Amino acid sequence: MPTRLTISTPADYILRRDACSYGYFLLHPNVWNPQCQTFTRILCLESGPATLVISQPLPRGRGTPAGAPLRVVASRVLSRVEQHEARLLITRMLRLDETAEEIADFHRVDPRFSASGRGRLMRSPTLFEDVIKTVTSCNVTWPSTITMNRRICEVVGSDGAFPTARQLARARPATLRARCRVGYRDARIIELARLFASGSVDSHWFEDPATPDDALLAALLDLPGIGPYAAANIMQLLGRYHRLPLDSEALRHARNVLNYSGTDAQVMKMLETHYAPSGRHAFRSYWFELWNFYEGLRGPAYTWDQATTGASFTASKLKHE
DNA sequence: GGTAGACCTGGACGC
DNA sequence: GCGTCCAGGTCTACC
Repeated sequence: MPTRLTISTPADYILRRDACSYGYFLLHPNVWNPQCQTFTRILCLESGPATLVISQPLPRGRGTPAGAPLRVVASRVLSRVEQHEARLLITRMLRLDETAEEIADFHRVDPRFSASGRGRLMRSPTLFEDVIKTVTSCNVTWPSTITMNRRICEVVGSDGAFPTARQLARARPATLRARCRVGYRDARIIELARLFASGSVDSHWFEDPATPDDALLAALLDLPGIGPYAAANIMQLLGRYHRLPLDSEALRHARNVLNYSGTDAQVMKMLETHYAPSGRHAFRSYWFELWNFYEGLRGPAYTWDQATTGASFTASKLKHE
């Protein structure tokens, strides 16, 4: 009998809204099923990979699932240790550790999102996966990021899971380049994996809220393949939302939606000024403004089909929509 | 400190 | 079907 788990959520938590809140929900090995409203994810646990299907059944007599517990059905029996592992990984991935009060604080700063309740951003079960996903999203169009992550899971991971740092550290650059289509990122990805696998990168230090922002930023910029944009993006994935990862998509948003004009440097300064009132929530304000734009074009993210709608976010298309 | 060019892939486009 | 151009962030060399 496969293991079933129940995981409690913050009082405002809605799976379909809060899981489908950041582009990584469309990247392998994450699978959102718009028909069933379930989130499927293969996790590497103590004795091997297991597929977990996560849902949030609507409680009897209630019109909203907000705060209802998550139901998790595993593809096999999980040991006690594995159940604990799965809970920790799911909690990180779905940001169940962010309280309703923290989200309410964001809404006080930026009331535009209080009606929708937006505030949480989905991320990966581990910092390592977040870092690799960020590297595969740099200097490349979104469909290529999708391809890289799918192939990394298929070629290097066990049974389609995202590879562990140890697995990726053992991969050959030529394999990553030829079979995973990561291009020149091959050596950087393997070097990152080696740093995580050897313990040179201490995930606990990066995840620790007590670690100063400046030290965190400097440490991220020291990593191979991590520049200013990637470092700022990883910081928001670590829950530090005051810094904006400004890329070409941010510039497109500024020019097309906010009607800003000027050089790239000028427009970036205008964006910083625009979101400055949100202070430590600046990234949330930026991101959900952008996400609203996407949902205005494609409908609610929880209705997106991964292979079609989810792959349609290219700059050239968005520019003309 | 600022800037130019290389890095690699995939899609768009013209022929 | 083929060749060319372009988008995308990081890194290095150079001024």
